[in-house]
Amino acid sequence: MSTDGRRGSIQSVDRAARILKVLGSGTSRMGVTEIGERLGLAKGTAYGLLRTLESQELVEQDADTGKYHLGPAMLQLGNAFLDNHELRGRSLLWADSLASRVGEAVRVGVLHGSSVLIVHHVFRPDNSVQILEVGASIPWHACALGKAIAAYLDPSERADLMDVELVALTGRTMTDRVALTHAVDGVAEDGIAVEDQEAIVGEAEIAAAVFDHRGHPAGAIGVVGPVERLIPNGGPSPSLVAAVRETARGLSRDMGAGRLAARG
Amino acid sequence: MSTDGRRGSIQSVDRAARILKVLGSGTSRMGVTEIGERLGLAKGTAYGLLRTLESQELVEQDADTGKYHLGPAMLQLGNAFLDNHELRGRSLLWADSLASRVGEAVRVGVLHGSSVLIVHHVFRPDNSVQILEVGASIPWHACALGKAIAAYLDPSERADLMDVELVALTGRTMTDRVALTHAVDGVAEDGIAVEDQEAIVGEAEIAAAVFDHRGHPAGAIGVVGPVERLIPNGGPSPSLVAAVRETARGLSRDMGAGRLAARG
DNA sequence: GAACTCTGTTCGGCATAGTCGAACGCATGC
DNA sequence: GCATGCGTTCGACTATGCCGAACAGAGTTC
Repeated sequence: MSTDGRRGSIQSVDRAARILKVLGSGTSRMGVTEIGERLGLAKGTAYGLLRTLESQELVEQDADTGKYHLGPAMLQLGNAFLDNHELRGRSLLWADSLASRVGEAVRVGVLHGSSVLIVHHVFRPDNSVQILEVGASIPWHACALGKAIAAYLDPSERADLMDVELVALTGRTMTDRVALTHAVDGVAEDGIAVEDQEAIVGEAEIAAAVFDHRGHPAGAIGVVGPVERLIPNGGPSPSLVAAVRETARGLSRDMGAGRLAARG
Repeated sequence: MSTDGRRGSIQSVDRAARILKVLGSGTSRMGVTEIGERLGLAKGTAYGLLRTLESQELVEQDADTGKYHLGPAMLQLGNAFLDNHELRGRSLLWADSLASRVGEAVRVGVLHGSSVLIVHHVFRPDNSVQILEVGASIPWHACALGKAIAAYLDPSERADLMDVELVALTGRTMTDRVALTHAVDGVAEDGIAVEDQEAIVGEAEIAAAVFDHRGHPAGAIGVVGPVERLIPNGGPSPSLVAAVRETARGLSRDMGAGRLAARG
């Protein structure tokens, strides 16, 4: 047996999943040969896997070029994930009311690998054009949602997060592990995470963790918008902080969290 | 080899894909036993497949109940599908301009199985609350998008569509195969499909097919909104019809379609 | 236009990798 | 405290999926 995958994983299924992820990461379509090479598979093997995925419409083949890309069933399943997602479902009303209370966009995210996956997004309540971010991934260290979640993880899980490469998205992204650890520790103290132009220049975020009934962080909810409104005088706007904190607390209660949640 | 799946399909991968779809279709989470029964698998087999999918975060297991549901990687892949989707990418600008021209919501969809999968959705340009429909599936016979696409399919593909059970979503849904065939034939003549409260009471849709560079229907684009505005006097509003027709034509040209597209 | 080099695809033989079914530990409910 | 359901583990058998080499095209290049 080869060394990849975890103990007891079914080889062919594991490989099929890897193919899907490779097809999802690469921005354009890929051929059998390229996929095989990238995963260390014989061409014939990769072909068989692709054919199977294609018959399920998880993957589609370009009629002319013969190259492959993700299929429509993938979108349907992604949508089904959202429909069944407990945090998302419970956050719909809370996010709406937070957005209209503060007049800014609201995002809800969960940890996925070393990134935060946006599972809900409410537009800023004005008429500006905004792009929907549901489904997008943001490196955990470059957003307030990520730091809010990281602050309440088990030490081992947190160590895993610290081990990843801390890519810089802007000049202000925190790439120093010591400084980042300090920042996360600070979040654990007052329950609020702040991000100041660490992902996009000119944009800031204020977020707080949401807990499930076991007291574990199920995700986070936060407000995003222009720095000058979120962090007016060098520090986060107190009214926004209060609104985010109250919303996160209410949402946690909805999720079944007791009063044990580690923040005041 | 067992009888399920297509010739040459890899058994375990095929079964894994089926598990994902079962988890996606059922509204709530499911256990190993239930999944095994529904697919005719031994419990141990289903368990192995689930463990593998879990290690890839395609499925998640509830910490307390032990039941399974779709995982976050699914959402990420669904989003990746959208990013790579040619029709969606090219339709973004066209859909925006159509929406602001007619003042109604716009949808873009592709055929997936016997349903239309919404790949893009522009809200009606007013301040009302609207839910995003990207990722949703609508039975092809109950929406204008579906009829628009069906009109230009190969006879065999169209026959497949006609073979499915024509479920009634409202009292006006077309469930009679003869009438539906007539309606689709009519679409092929003037290039415009109309749906009048066949999916949701009070809502109507006007749509036209979009063609790729081979002249095949790649999908459809259409306007949705209240019947009284879309179909004011028993027939579809001429100005809306013109706007939809022009948009679909322009979008088809973007996709590389020649002037051969079968409609005037 | 022929040789060359890429594709994606097919095929058969070998042994590995996956399936099955029975048994386990643990809840929950009578 | 028995009974029944769950998710999980394990080992044996053999069906199953893997590999590598050969195939058929489409573009290139000289």
